[in-house]
Amino acid sequence: MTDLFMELDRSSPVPLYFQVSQQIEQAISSGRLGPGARLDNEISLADRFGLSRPTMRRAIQELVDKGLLVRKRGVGTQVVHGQVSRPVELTSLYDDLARANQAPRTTLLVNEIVPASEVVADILDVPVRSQVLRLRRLRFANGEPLAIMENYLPADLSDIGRADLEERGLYQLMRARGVHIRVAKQRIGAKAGTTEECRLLGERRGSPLLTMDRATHDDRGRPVEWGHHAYRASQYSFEVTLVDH
Amino acid sequence: MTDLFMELDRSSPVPLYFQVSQQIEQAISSGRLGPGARLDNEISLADRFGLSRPTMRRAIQELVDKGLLVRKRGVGTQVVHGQVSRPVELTSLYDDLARANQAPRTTLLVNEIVPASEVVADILDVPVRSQVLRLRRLRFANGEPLAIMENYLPADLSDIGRADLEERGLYQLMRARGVHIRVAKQRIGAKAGTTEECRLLGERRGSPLLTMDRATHDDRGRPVEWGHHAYRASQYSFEVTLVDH
DNA sequence: GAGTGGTCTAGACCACAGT
DNA sequence: CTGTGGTCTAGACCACTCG
Repeated sequence: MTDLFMELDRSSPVPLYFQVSQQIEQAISSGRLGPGARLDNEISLADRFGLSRPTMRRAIQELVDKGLLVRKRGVGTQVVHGQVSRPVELTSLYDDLARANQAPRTTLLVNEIVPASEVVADILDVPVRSQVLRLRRLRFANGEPLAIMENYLPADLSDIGRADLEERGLYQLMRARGVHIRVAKQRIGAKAGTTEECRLLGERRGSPLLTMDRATHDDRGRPVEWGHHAYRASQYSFEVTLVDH
Repeated sequence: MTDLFMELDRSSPVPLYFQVSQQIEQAISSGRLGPGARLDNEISLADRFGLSRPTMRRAIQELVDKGLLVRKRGVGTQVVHGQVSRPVELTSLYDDLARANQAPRTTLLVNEIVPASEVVADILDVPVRSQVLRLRRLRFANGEPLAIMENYLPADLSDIGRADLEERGLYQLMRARGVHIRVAKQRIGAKAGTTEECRLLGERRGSPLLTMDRATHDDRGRPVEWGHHAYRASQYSFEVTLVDH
């Protein structure tokens, strides 16, 4: 363990534990802390950063939850072997693509107010047959079709239907309307594409599609979106990191 | 908020924060705390349980990470709307099926020591062409074929090949050999099944399969398993809950 | 026995939401 | 303004691993 610590900015609004975890993460991805490398114990690390032990612990725990570090009582904290994997976060497909310079583009197929079916009403926690916004979009990346996305939103967010849905992601537009997205529950599966789906996606009839059903909730626990997405299996997959606590 | 608290067992080895989080989770799944219900603030909850605030916070945080609760500064803690979803944990398919009384059964297709290919050697962090254990199994649930599972294990775990792989899950056998599984990095996708895969799974040729590639690490950060699984899309899907921190 | 992480306490100050 | 969660401190004791 050489000095992997820079100064902390105690006047910054960024929490100290986050500043520390970012510095350690940087040390890992840059190779200064290679696979299997052992970190010093919490006490001495806390001393070196000038922090209390709980704060140092939280910084380390952030990286354990990300799957970058592994800890064992009586042994210590080590960097996990294997390639660094991209973090799994609550981001939108649009933002992911934009960040990866994949030139996302969207075609709006359907944009209408419909009465809620029983299924949609149940998930969005609104009365059956009350009005909800239905969207159906075709998402491109690098000019190639990537996914068909069907979404339902409660009535008070239906003005999103008048926004520039072809130029921005759904999450981004919701955030701009003061919706603070907190929890997304997803079910990932697969199916054979229908004739229409495959036509839209430029796949052969019956090609396998990766599907994702998602219910999204805001910081009040209120359902704010339900979606059914179908991705070209040849172009897309999901990454998930699981940690045993 | 009525009294949803029972006594805590301070002599138990079960951590207090876990006892509390389980009681709250029970109150939610039983309906005593319905969707949208507000919890008392941390201080009074801590008082009622006779705990310090950090311990109470940790109990609540457990459920926030599970997607059951939602918190907002200046507002409070509320139960998320929507149906209670099964927790996503680092468990094996075999254990999941057994717990759901799905009568898991396994047929061993391949059980051999092979030289590691470059890909396998890289993931398992062993020399290329060194010996690794290769397994290929067909997993049934309720008598129906469910998944084809191909796995590679480093040489020092190759005695698992002599274990009762048809009667127990791989994770269970690894644990029995003192392997403490900690981190699993998965990539979930879809593909059309090959002729052989579909034959084994009892699907029509070219049926869509849900695929999962997984690298597993133990509590020292060492790679202990790499697997490529293919599930019948008509029978299986993954659940994932994402939380914005 | 020495060293590690896991748990827990009793305070403190702050940022933000809603009135 | 009041109430909430978010952060941070400086200790303490325990359980576990390993030599």
